[in-house]
Amino acid sequence: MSGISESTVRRLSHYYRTLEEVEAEGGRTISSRRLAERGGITPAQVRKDLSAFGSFGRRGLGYNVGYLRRELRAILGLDRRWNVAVVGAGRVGTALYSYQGFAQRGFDVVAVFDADPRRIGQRHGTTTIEDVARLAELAPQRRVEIGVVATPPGAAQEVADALVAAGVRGILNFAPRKLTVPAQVALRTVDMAVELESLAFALVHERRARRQRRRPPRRAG
Amino acid sequence: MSGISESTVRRLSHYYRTLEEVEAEGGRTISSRRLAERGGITPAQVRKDLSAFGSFGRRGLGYNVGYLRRELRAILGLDRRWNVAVVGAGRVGTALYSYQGFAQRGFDVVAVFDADPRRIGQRHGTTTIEDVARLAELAPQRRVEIGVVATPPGAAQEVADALVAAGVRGILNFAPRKLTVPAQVALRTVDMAVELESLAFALVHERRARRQRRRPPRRAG
DNA sequence: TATTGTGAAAGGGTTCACAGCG
DNA sequence: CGCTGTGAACCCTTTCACAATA
Repeated sequence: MSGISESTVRRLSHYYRTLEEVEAEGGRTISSRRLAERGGITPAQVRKDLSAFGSFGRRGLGYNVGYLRRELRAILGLDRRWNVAVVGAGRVGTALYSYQGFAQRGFDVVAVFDADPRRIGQRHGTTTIEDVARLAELAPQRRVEIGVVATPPGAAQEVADALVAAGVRGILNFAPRKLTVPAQVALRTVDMAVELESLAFALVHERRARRQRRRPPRRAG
Repeated sequence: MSGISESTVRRLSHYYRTLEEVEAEGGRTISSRRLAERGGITPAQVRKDLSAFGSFGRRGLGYNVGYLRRELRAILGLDRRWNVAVVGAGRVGTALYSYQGFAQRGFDVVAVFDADPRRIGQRHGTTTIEDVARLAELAPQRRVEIGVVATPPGAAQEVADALVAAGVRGILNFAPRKLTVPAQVALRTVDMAVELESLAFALVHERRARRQRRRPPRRAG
């Protein structure tokens, strides 16, 4: 089951969110068209994405909102909880581990590490900042599966290596530096500088800046 | 000049960073191979990306580090400064506008807005948090060209609309919500939930999780 | 000999268009 | 008649492979 592209998965995540909203509003069924509407995607794309995992809809009717949401929840691996360690308790790290949506989505921050002695020992809510030197010991102990790298760029690779050594299977990197990890470790990168620079590029080279927007779905004719 | 793909631009941004590092280390020339090494890209990809903008290298020798860096700097629109407004002075907003790399890269945060009366008027460094109600007035006055949305999801679209109305040409969205903006406004989204969920997906469907890793470049044979 | 620049080939993702079904 | 599921067509991006050149 993994001829699934990165972009398909990201879209699933959006469909999931839309379904949560529609369900909260009391909607019972939804068509691929409506599911596509919010977010500049074509109905065909929605159907293709979903069909990679099964047949969840009913021809002529659309998809049952609650059912599809639960299916996506399972597909995305959100029907369980994940133990997360955040490394780096600077501004980004702090924003991250105090972010409510984290826990809400099933991601529990079970450890926060930093190298700065002034930060080590500080309590923030229920979490105490630990010395990063104890990562190798604490991460396996607390069954950490996902590591978030929120350190300065110079320390990022070293921290990633330590996380991998500690048995972490996925890394979310916020440091502005490309990381190298073994093939079996999943890696996602959020790079502010890249985002900002690609924005600057778009503004400088403005001609038809139609990023992230799509032409409206055309009906067959 | 815009048959340039989003992914090409993001890679340019990485090349630029690599060149900065290599230049700092005193390197004079660099081959597409070395430029590719850091970051799981093929040499051919590097050459194709660059060749979309001109011929910057010398056959047999490679690229002059300083020259190529300056060219990329101009291509990426980093040879000038950009006025940025951050909307939302919560944890994410605060992490953003106090982020040094921002200014270092040519992005000046000239305004920070929030809707919470307890935050309005607070000074953080050189910036005073303004009432978001004054966005329409202050953003054009301060020549804001890029807006950063760091609000709760419920307010994000409304804020984006206000930014667009105030003449902003690019938006960087951190709210977990797809935004709709006119085609001529560039939009980039950083969605933590999507990143985390795509990571969870990868771990659940582990088989061959070779995201962001590339097979090593093979020599012609 | 080393390495770029680039057409051509390959690969992958998106859209089309329609059969199948409610 | 409406809408899904999907093979085929299309299009865009990446990789190959080699002529050009230092």
